Amino acid sequence: MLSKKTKYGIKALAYIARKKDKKPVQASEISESENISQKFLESILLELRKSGFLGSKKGKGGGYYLIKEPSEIKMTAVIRVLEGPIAMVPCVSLNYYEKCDDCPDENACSVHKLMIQVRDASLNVLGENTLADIAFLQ
Amino acid sequence: MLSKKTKYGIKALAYIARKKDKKPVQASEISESENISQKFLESILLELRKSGFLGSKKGKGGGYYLIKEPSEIKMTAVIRVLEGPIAMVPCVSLNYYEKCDDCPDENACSVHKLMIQVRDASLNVLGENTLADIAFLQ
DNA sequence: TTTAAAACCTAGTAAACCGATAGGTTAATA
DNA sequence: TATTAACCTATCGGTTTACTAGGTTTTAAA
Repeated sequence: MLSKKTKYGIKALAYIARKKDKKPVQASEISESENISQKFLESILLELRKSGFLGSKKGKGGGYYLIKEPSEIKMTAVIRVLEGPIAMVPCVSLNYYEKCDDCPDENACSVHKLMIQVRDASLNVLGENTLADIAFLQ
Repeated sequence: MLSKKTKYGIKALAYIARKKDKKPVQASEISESENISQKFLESILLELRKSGFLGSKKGKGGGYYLIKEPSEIKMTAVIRVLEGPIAMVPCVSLNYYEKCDDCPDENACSVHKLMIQVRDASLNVLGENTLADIAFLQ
């Protein structure tokens, strides 16, 4: 299950991407428009800034803006930062690999092989979709 | 992320499927062989019995056995029973649908559309794989 | 007929995680 | 100088997870 944090983060990015002018967008505006608790959203936007997706400007007229073009932002990258691994099991994760303590041999594990397939299928979808694709839908 | 419960459940089913003879398999045997806490495993096997995947026999020489052929058991069914929804967001779940309280219009939601694609990709993999496919791997 | 084995049942629990909320501080603009 | 908006730290109630404890019931073998 996707956490609300990730869901809100994606929605916020899409909202910012949809703005034509390059002026910074305030957290309060996104919060109202997307029905997200402002304080919670603030912490998410901060995280997106620290991980290099957003830039920010303080003070009056400040806000957040995209650093890269929406078409340059893959959804895999966004989800990995906000949610963590895309894989359903740490032992098949490319970026957050962890060994299972119950499995002596991964290659002999029935779950392992299945979850690799699921991972690749998800990775395929999320890697093909950019922020531009999902922000300007239809 | 897949819960340990689901992971253990799948491993247990695969273990039972691999047994050639139709004799019941004890929880203790699976527990030892697959390095799963026995008491925890017991509760999982019980759930799998109640949901129609396994049958059981009490007393000496008892244990659990598959009710259907491994090739008849789709992994979608197993995961839905043990884990719940396969979708990453309730609003795109086929079997566990729930409306998001922040979304006035699902069709206008950027997350929604993306997650439908992810769901379908996962569903495809998990629907094509049966217990037979994963139990007798390679 | 006793004994052991194994499923079955109920309850509880420590730790982690989630989705916030509170209450500020800092920096920039008008 | 006042206001605005990002930034920071801390906390917190609720839920879920992964077990564990301690039994009861049923069955087969001795």
